[in-house]
Amino acid sequence: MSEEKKSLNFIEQIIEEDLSNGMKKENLRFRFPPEPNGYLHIGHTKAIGISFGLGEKYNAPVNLRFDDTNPAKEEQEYVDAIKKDVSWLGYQWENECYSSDYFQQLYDWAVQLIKDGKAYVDSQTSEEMAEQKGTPTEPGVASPYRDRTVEENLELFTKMKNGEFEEGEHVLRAKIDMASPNMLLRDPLMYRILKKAHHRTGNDWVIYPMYDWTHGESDYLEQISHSLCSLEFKPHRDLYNWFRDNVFEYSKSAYPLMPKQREFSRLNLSYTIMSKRKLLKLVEEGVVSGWDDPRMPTISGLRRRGYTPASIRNFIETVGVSKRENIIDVALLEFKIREDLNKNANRVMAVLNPVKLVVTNYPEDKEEILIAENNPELDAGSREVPFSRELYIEREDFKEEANRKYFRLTLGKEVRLKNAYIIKGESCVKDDEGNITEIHCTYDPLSKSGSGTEESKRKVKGTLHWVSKKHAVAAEVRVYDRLFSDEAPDGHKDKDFMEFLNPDSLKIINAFVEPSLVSSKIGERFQFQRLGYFNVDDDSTSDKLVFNKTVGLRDTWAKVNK
RNA sequence: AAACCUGUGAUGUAAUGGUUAGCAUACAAGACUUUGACUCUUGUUGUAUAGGUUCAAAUCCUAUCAGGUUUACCA
Repeated sequence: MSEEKKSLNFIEQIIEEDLSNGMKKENLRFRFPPEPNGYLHIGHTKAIGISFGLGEKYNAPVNLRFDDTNPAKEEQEYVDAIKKDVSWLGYQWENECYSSDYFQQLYDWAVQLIKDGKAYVDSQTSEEMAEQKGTPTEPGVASPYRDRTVEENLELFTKMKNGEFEEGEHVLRAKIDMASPNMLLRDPLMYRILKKAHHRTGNDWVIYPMYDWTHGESDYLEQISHSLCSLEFKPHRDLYNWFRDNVFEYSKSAYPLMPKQREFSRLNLSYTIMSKRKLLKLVEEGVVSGWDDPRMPTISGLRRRGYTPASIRNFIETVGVSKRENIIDVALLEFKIREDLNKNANRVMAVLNPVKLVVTNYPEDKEEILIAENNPELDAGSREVPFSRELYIEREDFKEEANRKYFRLTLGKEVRLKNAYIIKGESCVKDDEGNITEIHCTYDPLSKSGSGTEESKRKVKGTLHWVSKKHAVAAEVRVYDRLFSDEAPDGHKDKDFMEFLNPDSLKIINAFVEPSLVSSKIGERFQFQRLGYFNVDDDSTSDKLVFNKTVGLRDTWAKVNK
């Protein structure tokens, strides 16, 4: 075994350092903490890949924790979808946790903080508090309620909990430092009153803990060793530590380990958006058919589009982890799915833009069964494909005449029909408007694929895919293009991302596919030879096949042609 | 403006003071080909800038410049 020294990313380096400084390997524990307020997208797979990847690397447990502290936005539907997506990616969590499971413990600790003079009830409006907050360059000023007595605070907080106040009347604040250069330390809110039913705790609570108070303490309760999140939480780290250090004093015997937060840069993908709020807008305004629309950058959208878990995981691994802002080219994602499908998808023939081809010297009634290899990359066997006198080929594969660069069918030139015969263009039939309605050709009976004859070994420059007209199966093919025409749709200050929507992001095509596909099942993936990779959509039925175009093949001819 | 973070080809990432700055994608040329795919070969562009420390700097120091984050009863 070549012990190639694998370079570590900065998070792995931190862990290695902690380990060499005495942290026990069995104390390593990670978590992925989504808020159930939307569907997971490709950006989340980075966070998932980092924490679950570390779990796999160090054989450490990883919790799936739902950060459900805002009942106004969260729903069970999202919890279910998130679980499905993480599982689909192939990760297994140790425990399914909910921040809401810790509401009582959080409350008890908050009471202790009040008793220690480290938290107080503020009774101002949010506007008043915002005014007192100061700015990055000027310190804030203390709330008039900052020095309430412990007894008063305790009484007020209890009443808040008991529902004796309305939303907005009071909040609980941590008493830290109104002059801190870190705005988050200027007496941050710990609790607010929210009279909304929670998807798990129902109406048990009318006060809900804020993110900063909840998140770190949830990490602490679960004894997470490394709490990994994206860069925008960097300023929260001081607060994370403040809460953690205080609570640790109350509970160190029960919970002896202190987690630490570290931050990495989030993933951005060109030609798409990653904000849950904006994705929700696309769904709500009907721009897409739902969270799982194949054009969406959601995991469910990619799944429906035909992406494999392996391709997404490879993508994340290749992207790496760092602390700098980045925009990753979608071409890399597309490369990863092609790489996977090239190896694993069976090849079939389908014609998306059909024109009739008549083999004039082929007997009218004759039908032949030809053998086609399923996947040259794999030992995947072969299948039978019917051939007859009348076929469909792609309209783009014929020109009456063309230059030497054009390898396809022209009048007087030979090409091979994949898995079948070599044919020669003879003539074509046009309608009144000059559109080609039928192409006539002749075939060389001795040139049959795999027959071993001299004629069959003849080199011809072009090979076309085709389907037999009589045996062809009609199918709907949904061809997708990028949802946005701009590389960074939400990166413009003066323009809304909706302005960059690509009007041609979905084309519905009535195509003909080879008969072997009638038995294909939802989710199955194929390479339509010379076209791209396609999968069977959820909408597909035995009466009406529906395919999604996952991604096209690399097409150097299209580039030359431009 | 303040504090904090970040600057390596077109994109992403590696090199942890010690070879001609590596890998992947992208792009280009060629070979192969019953997929203009795949595969293979070759090539293209890079350490933000200016100083300094050192025998030696992408790496350490200083300044400058550029970008990002923070001023929610969201997470």
